Amino acid sequence: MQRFAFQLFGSDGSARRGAITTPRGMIQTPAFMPVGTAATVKAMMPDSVAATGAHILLGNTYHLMLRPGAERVEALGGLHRFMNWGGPILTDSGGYQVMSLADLRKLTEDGVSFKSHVDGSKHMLSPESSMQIQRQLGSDIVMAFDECTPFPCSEEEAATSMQLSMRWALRSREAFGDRPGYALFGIQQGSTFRDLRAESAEKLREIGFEGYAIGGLAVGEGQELMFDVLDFAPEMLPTDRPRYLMGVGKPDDLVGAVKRGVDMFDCVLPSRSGRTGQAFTRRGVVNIRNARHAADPRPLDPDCSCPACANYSRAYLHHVHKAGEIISAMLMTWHNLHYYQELMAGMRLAIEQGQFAAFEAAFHAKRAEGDFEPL
RNA sequence: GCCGCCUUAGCUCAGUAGGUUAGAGCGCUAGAUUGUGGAUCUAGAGGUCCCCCGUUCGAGCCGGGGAGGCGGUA
Repeated sequence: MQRFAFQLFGSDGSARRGAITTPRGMIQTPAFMPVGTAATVKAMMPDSVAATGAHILLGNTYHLMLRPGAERVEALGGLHRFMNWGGPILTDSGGYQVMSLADLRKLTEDGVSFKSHVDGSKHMLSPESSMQIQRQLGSDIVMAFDECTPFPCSEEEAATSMQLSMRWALRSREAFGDRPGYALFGIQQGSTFRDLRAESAEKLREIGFEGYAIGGLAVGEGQELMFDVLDFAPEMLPTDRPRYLMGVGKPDDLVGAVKRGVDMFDCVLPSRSGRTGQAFTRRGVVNIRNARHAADPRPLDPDCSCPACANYSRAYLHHVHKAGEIISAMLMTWHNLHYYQELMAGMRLAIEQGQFAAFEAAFHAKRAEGDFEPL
């Protein structure tokens, strides 16, 4: 069986070009993972997601354990077969969603008990149960169970939270065991504090993981502070393992984070924003619901080859969004995911060619032009 | 013809014994959204309170007349 492996092809400054090998396929890095929370990338067929250039999806432990249940997914052949996605899948551990979505949380050393946001039923997540659920789902890349430290918080609170996550990381490693072909990623915490990030990284390295995530960012601190942390956090993690910045981000976040040595990302923004009318383009954000697009025959992004840009006017996209038509979510999501994947492909090529600085300059220059003037 | 009810924001409607600057929901115009609730949140624009006359210090509210709508009835 093909083992899980990470190969680094080269670098340009701190930016890295590599590939992750899994039994279900390769993931070229830097990579963006579309989010498929409930066993679907909302508004997209799996073939369409693949057509945008995605190599891997993110699935979600919290949502799938509540509905339809990990046992059912397992009984139906695992998450890949269940949702008809043959490529690799990374699953979140559920820790983040428990804090952001569930009711009546109670956090103890053992784990987190909570009530489902779906039906109010009581549940428990611990490092051990999260590992079991992710195994039942059939996840290729399993995330350690952690607590995403809120922002802002004091250094004392950040330390306490980080140290709990590190104890949970060890328990996650022990519960996961050794599963050839599958990977377990540890998650660095420590908020914005350099010494805590270093302590967290050291503990994760002692435990040993197939990959390392940077957690607890993009939680309200702002891009400037996030970049400040990324100036030191990634290099604390092993060079020969993939580095995954969780939950990030906007296009300029991705460029700045790749520049600072991050290899993997996931974010709900391209898909969620697509459903709510916000498009990411080379010229910046376009809100298709704005009245200025109502009669505009031009494409969303003239430099984009996705179905929305190739076949439809802004006026049509505006109309179907305002009318609440399903095709609005389909086209806008497709465009956003396509743009994100082209952005990643562009960064990969730029790193290969040693041209990342030029790529970054061109990226910002195009955005500075701004969107078209209204007709 | 007669009787009753109704007329307040683009729409559907509240409205205090007559008392600063007349409200809501939806819609509209914008903004937010970062390990996803097709969710949610924030802000803004928008009114000849059907018209005229009167009573009153003061009328969306009370009185008279008129216009329009809905229902009943001969």
